[in-house]
Amino acid sequence: MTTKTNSTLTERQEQRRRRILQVSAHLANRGGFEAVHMREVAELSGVALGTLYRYFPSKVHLLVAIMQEQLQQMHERLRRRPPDAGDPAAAVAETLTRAFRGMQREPRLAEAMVRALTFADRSVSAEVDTVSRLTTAIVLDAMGLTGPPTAEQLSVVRVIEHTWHSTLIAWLSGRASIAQVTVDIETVCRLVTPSRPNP
Amino acid sequence: MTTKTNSTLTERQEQRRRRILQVSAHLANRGGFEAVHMREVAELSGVALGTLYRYFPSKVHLLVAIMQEQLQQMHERLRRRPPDAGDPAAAVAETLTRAFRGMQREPRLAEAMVRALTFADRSVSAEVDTVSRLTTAIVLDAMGLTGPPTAEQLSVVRVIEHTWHSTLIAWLSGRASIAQVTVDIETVCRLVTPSRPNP
DNA sequence: CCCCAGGTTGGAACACGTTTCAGATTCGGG
DNA sequence: CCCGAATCTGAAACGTGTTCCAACCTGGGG
Repeated sequence: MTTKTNSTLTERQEQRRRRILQVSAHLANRGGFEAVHMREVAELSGVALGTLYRYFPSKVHLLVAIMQEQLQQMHERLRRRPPDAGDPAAAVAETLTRAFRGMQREPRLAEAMVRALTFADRSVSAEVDTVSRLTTAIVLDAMGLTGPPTAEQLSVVRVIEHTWHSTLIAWLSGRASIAQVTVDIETVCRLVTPSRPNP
Repeated sequence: MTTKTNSTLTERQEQRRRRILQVSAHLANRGGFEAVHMREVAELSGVALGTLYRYFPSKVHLLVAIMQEQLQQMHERLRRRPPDAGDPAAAVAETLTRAFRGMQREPRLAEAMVRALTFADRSVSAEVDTVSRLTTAIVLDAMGLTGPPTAEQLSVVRVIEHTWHSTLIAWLSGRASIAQVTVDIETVCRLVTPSRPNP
């Protein structure tokens, strides 16, 4: 046996994958999480249902993969044009606020991705972890760290991420206003300023 | 017609409701969110499926109602025996850590409730709001506020709540350790200490 | 050129949340 | 005790995510 069980996808496979993601994002964009029907995704992607499930073992996997893509694009965008704020806290806040504005443009897509992310169970933990690492990288970038982050800083970033996801959920399900989201982001970002009075 | 369309439940109805919640909590406790099957809940509660849906319009409603109950109990418990920490931040942290220990005792039930809470869509927003208010009340209590909270304080409490839910999700789906959860709770609780150096 | 391992297809089937409905039961006022 | 309205029951049926499978296709090794 030669390299047949290769993790590299053939050209057609790569195209299939891309088409699936594209179609799914389109459906998510109109109608959100519940409007993404696996049968419809398969059909519009020109792929059998079984094949769809071979590429993405569940609807949640699929939507998390979309979020992964979006985050990668955003990461690049931010690298190209980083926030210009002065202190790290403001920079992180501006980064997240910018991301939030992006979501306001496509709220249903955002809802689909975030719902999938927080609804994901153990079987998706690897993919969710990837998303988490990407988000962490973005925030750390915004903080303009020099050298590896401390444990304290990692915890702070995690807290920021938690707040980010959860406040988005509240906003997307109509329980929080845009203003509230913005304020909460700024509030939590204050944590990055290491101004704790050590008694 | 006299007051028949009354929001007061009759005795039997109250019992039914209680029975349903009890059975659901039991099922959630073994197996978590996905192990709560509406048909089984109905059967074990001695109630027709249609009736179950009259009491709780969806599985998410049902599980959120359970969380509501648990929070009420916890609130009373905390009133009876408040945390003894010195400063507000430590008190909030201890309160949440105590709640976390409770969840470690019944992780699957916790998973069911928290998953339902974060997966809830607009149709459950009223109930989720109630849960949110309860949580807010608990945290504000722990802070030992004198007088009504400021907008700033409310935002802080919201951020704490966000972190609380989201870190729980991460723990329950195996992506965060107990230590991480604890550290993150303490980190976010530091926000309640208004020690920001105003430059 | 042939062959085979693995991928793809079409479609049926299953699981579970949710809806629906006609008939039986319960409730509270008269 | 009787009545009408609301509620409950039992069961079927629907929608959608997920699984399964037999037949077909593809791509690379011999």
